[in-house]
Amino acid sequence: MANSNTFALASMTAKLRQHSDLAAADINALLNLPHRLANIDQGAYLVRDGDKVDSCIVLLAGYVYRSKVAGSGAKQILSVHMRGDLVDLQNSVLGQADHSVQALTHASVAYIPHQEILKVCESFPGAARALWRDTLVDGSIFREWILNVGQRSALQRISHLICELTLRQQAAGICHGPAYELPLTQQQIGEATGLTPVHVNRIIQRMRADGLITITRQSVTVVDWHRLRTSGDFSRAYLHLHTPLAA
Amino acid sequence: MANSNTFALASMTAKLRQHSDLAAADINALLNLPHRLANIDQGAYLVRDGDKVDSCIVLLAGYVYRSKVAGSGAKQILSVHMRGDLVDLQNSVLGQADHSVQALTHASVAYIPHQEILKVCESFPGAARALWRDTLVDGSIFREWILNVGQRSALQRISHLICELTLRQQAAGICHGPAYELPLTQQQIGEATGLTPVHVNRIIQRMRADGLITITRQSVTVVDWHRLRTSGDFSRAYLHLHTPLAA
DNA sequence: CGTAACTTTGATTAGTATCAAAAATGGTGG
DNA sequence: CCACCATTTTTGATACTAATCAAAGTTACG
Repeated sequence: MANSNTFALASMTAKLRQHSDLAAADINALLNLPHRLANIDQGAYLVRDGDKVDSCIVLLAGYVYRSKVAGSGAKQILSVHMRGDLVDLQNSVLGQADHSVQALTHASVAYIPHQEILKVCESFPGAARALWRDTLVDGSIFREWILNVGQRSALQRISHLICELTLRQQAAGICHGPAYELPLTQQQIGEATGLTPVHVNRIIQRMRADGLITITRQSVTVVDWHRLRTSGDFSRAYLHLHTPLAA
Repeated sequence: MANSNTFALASMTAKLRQHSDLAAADINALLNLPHRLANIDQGAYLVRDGDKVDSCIVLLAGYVYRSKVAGSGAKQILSVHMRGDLVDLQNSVLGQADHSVQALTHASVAYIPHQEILKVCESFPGAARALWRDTLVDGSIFREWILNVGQRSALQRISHLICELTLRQQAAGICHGPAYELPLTQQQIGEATGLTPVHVNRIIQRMRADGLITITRQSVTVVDWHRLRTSGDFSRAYLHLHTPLAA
């Protein structure tokens, strides 16, 4: 549990600063949170639904996703996470996981004991506030996803998903241009949008033909951001980003 | 902003104790939060998507719901709230509302300034922890709703919604038996589950015929809880209730 | 180079939406 | 108390989106 690297958590503080103002002391306290580093294989579970959890996960590299499984066996992806994201405050504070966390790619993470986070929160209200805001933004994204799967057409759902991921990658400084790594299979895009993989495939072909995006197993290029945004009924307010971006 | 009634917020602390342990001092601090009481007409907006918000709402009587509207005009209900619920920590902490809050029935609410909540959180870590847990449980319910609209059939979605509301009403002590007030039109049930009102009507008729529930404009009776639970693929873990209940 | 995973295509079906209108319900004013 | 109006529920007919089933290509990887 030694702090092998003081800067390991830098991407987390950068992320928090997307939506919260942090004083130097707050940042320092967060950067010095004790943590344990780990490498995770692609596809491996970091948390399983129902697990007792007492530490939360900061994603340092790679991609992970959260999901729940219905009684029928159908899997629903709830969120996709990238470098800097605090993935599991929920499960760790509530003690019992109500969903699973799984590695989308090979990933590198830091485990921070829940107790240590509470300690920092008591001494650094600014940090506490930022963490709270982070969970609230998380909630805002969930609400938008309910709207997405509940009310939008297949084309809108997929476009919306890609818009969100594009913007979040840009805000996280992972990419700047219109092309970026997106390691989602069409099956997984379907699990995130409530569609079957066959149907996702057909919609994606239409999106390519319409000149909205180019997409492969590993990456996306947004060909026409403005039309993609329209096609996905996308509006960035729900991401609560301070950062002014192209969109 | 005087404390006209020290016990106005009692239903809120009762709700928090469903999922968090609170010391007497914490409870006291929460009960004494300054607030302003108001009566809200049925259908009126308490918050509109995009509003600047600086106080949060505690629901003292009646029902309210949160919703978002897609570009097409389709409305998605995100959650339904009952007596004791802290409805709007999200919007007030983030400052800008990312969804609307609307009265389902005539309702009575208390507005608590966000600043006052932060003050209590600084002095009473137990209270802070309970409020944080409350927003986390809120998030857990959103995740379940994503699964519900994303992966379940129409029958499962409606059954699941009714199971959730039944259990939450029982936990809040609003009802004890299988019958309770449920002031949702079929239109609104559709907006909560991502279905059209016509289809909701047909499914509800099937549910009645199958002996799962009886339901009118104003109330529901759960005729066969066990089969309703099965039919809705319902499992209560995501509500994170301490209270042991019939279910 | 062989194999598993993923994408693509085709044919068919199922579930839900849409459109339209009739019945029932509930509240309101005369 | 009744007639009227708006809202909600119910019914019917039809269209369409997306699911399902099956299999052939394609890609990536050991």
